[in-house]
Amino acid sequence: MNKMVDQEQKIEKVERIRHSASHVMAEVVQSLFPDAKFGIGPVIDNGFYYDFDLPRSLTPDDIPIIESKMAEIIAQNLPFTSEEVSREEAKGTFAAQPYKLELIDEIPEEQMGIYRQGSFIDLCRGPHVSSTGEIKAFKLLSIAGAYWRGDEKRPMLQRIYGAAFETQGELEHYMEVIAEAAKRDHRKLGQELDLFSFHEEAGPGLVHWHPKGATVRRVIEDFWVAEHIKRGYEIVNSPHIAKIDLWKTSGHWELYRENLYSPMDVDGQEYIIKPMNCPAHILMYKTRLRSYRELPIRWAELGTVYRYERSGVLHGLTRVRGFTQDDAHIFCRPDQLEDEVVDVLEFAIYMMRTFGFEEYKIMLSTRPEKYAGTIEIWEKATETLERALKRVDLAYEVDPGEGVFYGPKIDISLRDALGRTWQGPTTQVDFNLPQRFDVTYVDVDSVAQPVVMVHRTVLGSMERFFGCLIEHYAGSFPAWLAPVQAMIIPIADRHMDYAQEVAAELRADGLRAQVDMRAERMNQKIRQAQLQKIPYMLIVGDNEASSAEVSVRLRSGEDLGRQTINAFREMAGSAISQKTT
RNA sequence: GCCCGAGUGGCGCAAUGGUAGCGCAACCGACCUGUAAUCGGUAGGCUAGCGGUUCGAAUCCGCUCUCGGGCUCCA
Repeated sequence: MNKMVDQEQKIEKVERIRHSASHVMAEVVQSLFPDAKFGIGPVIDNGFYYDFDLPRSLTPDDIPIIESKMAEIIAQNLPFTSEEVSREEAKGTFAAQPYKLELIDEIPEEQMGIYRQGSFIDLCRGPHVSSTGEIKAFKLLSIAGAYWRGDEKRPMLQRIYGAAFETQGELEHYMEVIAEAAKRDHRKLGQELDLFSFHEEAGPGLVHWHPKGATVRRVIEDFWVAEHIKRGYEIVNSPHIAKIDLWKTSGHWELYRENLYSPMDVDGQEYIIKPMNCPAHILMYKTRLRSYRELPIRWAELGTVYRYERSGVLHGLTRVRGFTQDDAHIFCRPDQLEDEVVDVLEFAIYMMRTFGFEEYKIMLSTRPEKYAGTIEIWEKATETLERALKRVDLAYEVDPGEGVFYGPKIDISLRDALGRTWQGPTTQVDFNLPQRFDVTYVDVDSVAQPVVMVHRTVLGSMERFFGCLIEHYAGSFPAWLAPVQAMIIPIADRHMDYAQEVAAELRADGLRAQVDMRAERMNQKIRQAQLQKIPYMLIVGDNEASSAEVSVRLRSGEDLGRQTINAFREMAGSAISQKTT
């Protein structure tokens, strides 16, 4: 209990420090640029930022200059003082600050807070530390453009990001986490481990899966298919292009236009590349009448879709223009919805646990301003989702108004090994498409009823999930996923034949085994296998060749010593089938 | 899309107006080695693309492409 109170006070303290650091930074910027216009300077995770409108662009060279001037102010230990002023007084004080004036106009109360330190005055509700000397550990990280109030129609300001903590040790720890994150960056590991590439010649945001990346993907996909079949799904496939009219019926042409690629002409008809798989599944559903007895129908597809994304938003595997959704559509009756959602949530969590994610954050997004269907139907579905969440006993938060126009949704984000969050599985109820396509089932009384449709993924997309997995495991995939599971390392050329025999035997067992045939020393081969993060290194020399054994080294550096090929097959086989290490 | 920054052999980097270098990888040869880099040699770049300034451009300027940090948006 006391610990919790301490924790809360600590959070408050560190937030004061961060907020104060942003004011000190603003003071420096003001001294450097007397004409600077100030935006906002809030506290964020691990630090702070401040937005400025400046006469010239900041460059990375400005960072150390601003940093050292901040240190001077901190050394002077200037007090932070606050006062309450009226709206009119505030307007007078900030007469030359258009962004502040805009903020003042939006404050509902007539009295507002002003904080000063040194020569800097800011509109601010506080709180701050009592004097600048309390800012013990900070570092400026980067500069970036940011629209005023996040609105791209408004001016672009210059933002400086900084980190700040209570102690130097915490700051250093944070900088280490950043460095560790850089080491795990899936874009870097993707190149080093020969997993995938992008090409200027092919176009941005288009992933090329190399053999090793494709192997990991195939293992995931095989597992995915098997798990779906276990849970009563059927696997389907649908084409990559369709006539534009299909997308007009679905509403995508009207409502999702900015993400669609231009139509192409095929025999005088316009076609577009699919941005989603749902219309295809609906067409298949509608090939005959469906009885209430055959619902729910669960159709899953690893469906590759293409969506136009603005050039500036592309990012490695996590934001691309062509990707494969691990999609499924559940067609069910209203009374089945809750059970179906429960099953989907349990399925999604099972998948996440299998891949080593133990922590998640679950968001329930409710009706946005623009929506299809009626308020009653939305409320009913939202309640159903909440009941399902309670049944699976998962903590969740409500994100009001963040649902898609066609229905409420549950998003699961994952916390990786470094504590960062990734968007993962999603479950969305859809009222729109069944209506637009007239998707029905024949009920007990032989009357056609609208079907309830659920879109869901349990991984998200193959690309994004793979990127997340790479960083989560830092490229050291557990044996069941590793593209090369065992590297056989002959000590001298005369051991090549035996190495090949071992490899053949392991491959016959389904193991992904290779021999390092290069004319290199054993140490070099071990180093390479180590850098490639291969789970098992099997060293073979005279001793092993004469006794049908292998010497097993793990990538942890641990030397397990000699064992028979059969003993190794058993050990590796069990680690792989249990999906451990 | 917008703001800022960057783009040099497969990869990592050097050369800031004066004939483009280094390491790793690759290739060839030698070595035959017991748990994270053996030695020697060879080859490879019209410096992302196009245009301009200059006697002379990797270097300065403009446009385009791609990448990175953000904003906005999303699987």
